[in-house]
Amino acid sequence: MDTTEKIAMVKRPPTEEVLTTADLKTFFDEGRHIRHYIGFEISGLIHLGTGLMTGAKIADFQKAGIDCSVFLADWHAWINNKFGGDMETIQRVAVGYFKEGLAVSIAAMGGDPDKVRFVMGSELYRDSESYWTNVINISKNLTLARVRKSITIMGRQQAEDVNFAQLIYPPMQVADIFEQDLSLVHSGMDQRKAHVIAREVAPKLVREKPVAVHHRLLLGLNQPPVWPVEKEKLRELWSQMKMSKSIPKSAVFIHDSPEEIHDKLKQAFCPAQNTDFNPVLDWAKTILFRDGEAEFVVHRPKKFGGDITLYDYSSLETAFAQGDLHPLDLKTAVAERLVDLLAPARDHFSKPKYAKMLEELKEIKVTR
RNA sequence: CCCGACGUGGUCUAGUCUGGCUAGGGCAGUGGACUGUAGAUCCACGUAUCGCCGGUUCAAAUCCGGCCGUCGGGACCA
Repeated sequence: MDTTEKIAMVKRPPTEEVLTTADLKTFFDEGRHIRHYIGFEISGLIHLGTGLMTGAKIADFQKAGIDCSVFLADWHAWINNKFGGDMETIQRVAVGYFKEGLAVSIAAMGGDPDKVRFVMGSELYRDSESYWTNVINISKNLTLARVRKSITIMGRQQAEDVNFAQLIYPPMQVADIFEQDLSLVHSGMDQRKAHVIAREVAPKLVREKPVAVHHRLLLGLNQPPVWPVEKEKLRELWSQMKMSKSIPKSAVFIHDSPEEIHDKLKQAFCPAQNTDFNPVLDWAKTILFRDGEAEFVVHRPKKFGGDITLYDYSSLETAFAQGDLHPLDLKTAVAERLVDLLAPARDHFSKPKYAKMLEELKEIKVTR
């Protein structure tokens, strides 16, 4: 695979942006060993936005010869009060449910989880003086205002009251990157503030800027809080429109049963003929038509036109916009495809050992 | 440490001064009706140790005392 093809692989949907393509090209041209990471707070159930979007990109990165890793951010989860701020629970879930869930998600999207390094935050920090030196050096190059603005990476509103530990979180996230000598940092668009800080601060600490790749966020299935969506305020609104595990009906989880998947999609917000911010259409585009093309079969009763098959996203969108495809038929078809796609995750978590992990997790009180 | 404001269902909040019907409302949520989906609309419904402890009283969210917490201000600054 040549540089052009590798870059195309990195940029393949659902990638939303690469900071910057020029830097990435340099890495490939120099034939460098590229160390990647994507980090997660350990919290509740893994939904499609976490599992499938991550899996899709890791699969692509591996094809481009990139060395991938998943960072299990136990300290960050602790700071951000996940699982009631109970570190023991966080760490148990991290090496249990969370690691399993991500591995099976990566596999479901065509990646090889056995070649992904899983790194625990606490292991990285243990006995590492350089880590905390990095935290301080990074902090010395940030203002309080800048850190406060970046607080949205924790899923917190900027105005929301935060405790002092939470202000240490963003510099730590940047230090995670430096400590592991990463050259390609990856996340959803919601984490871009941290990566932009990493890129800005890196030269000041005489380090190379890491390339940042951000994939798009999946819409939640619920109606956006502001409808119709004001496009001028899109940046701020995204955090309220994205899939959220704390709004159960906005999300499908990787191990949901076929019945749950169908039920959640049936209840999804899906205004007829409307193609903007329509979550069902968004999921079809982002998950099922990744490259714009797929074989998408819509089963429907004869009185509504009978079965049809669509082969690219634009014709799907056109059919929906013109009212040739009813929302309910679209929902059912998307649900059917998701049921198939998630089969490996569902099967994995039906095995007694992993089913138990999932059950235990559901019983633990999840705090936001 | 001192002064002040505040602490009511998931959330925002009315009620506290002038104690007293089943603590009211908005939003969110749930169920139903209507649409071949959802939403919108209409109908119905649930949920509160009124921050904690004690006191006064026939009766306390309401009055009194103490404590805890949040926010703001002040003091301390050899």
